[in-house]
Amino acid sequence: MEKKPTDSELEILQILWRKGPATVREIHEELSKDVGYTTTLKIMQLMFEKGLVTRTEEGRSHLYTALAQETSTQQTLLERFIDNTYRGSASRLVMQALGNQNVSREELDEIKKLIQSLEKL
Amino acid sequence: MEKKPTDSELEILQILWRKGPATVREIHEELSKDVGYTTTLKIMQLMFEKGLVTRTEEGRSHLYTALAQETSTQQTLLERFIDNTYRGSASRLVMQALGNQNVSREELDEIKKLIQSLEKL
DNA sequence: ACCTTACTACGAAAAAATTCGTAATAAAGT
DNA sequence: ACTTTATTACGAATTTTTTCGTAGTAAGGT
Repeated sequence: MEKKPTDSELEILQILWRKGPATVREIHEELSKDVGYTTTLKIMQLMFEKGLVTRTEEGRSHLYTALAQETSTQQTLLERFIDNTYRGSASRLVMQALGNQNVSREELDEIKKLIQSLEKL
Repeated sequence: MEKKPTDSELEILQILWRKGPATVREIHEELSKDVGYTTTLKIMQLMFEKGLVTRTEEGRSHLYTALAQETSTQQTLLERFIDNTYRGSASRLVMQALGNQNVSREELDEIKKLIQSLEKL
């Protein structure tokens, strides 16, 4: 796996995953952070150099597209997070996530179904 | 909540949580990382200044104890991680964790029980 | 044609995190 | 008593990440 995206890079990837290809301006406006435009630009340029995104010329500006795929990026970060924070125990993570975060009844049902299908293996 | 521990700090906290109070030397040997002793020392000194750990004199050396508690630290990091990586959706995190990580049958049962108790609320 | 605006590129400063060398010191070994 | 060893403290170098200022340029408005 490529290098882990930094926190700022991840914020930008999130937006690209949600909205699809976007310009620096669009990303910048979407970011809640209070930083200058050129900061966002710079980070996206670095992401391009690292291969996290591609870009195409679109008039005078660039249209950026995520290359890092959402699911596989999440997967990588998740493994790392479980190791770093839960000493490698996925079930402890799950228990804590279910216990303390907001998970709707529908989502709980979905999770139950997943568990049942896993138990059939 | 206090400031998020860095990755290196978290590695050290993990060891303190697992083993209880320990000296710099013990922590250093436990770390898989290949860094000099004074690096570990320095990070632990900074953790002391930040209030992540306390320490008592123990002969010529110091015995360090985690102040940041495991569960609440995990909780804070978890919230952040769900926001950063799963756009705030705990259930997507849980689904992915169950699908791809190793979770034993017993753990799955435990999780099922937790879900049932949550659904009773 | 001229002015304003919106963009990129680039370099460099600032901030945060990690790394390690050196010095001082106290304990332990001989 | 002397030497080796293990420790802390401290400062500084290095690396990584984030920040932004400035300059150049092309498009659009007037």
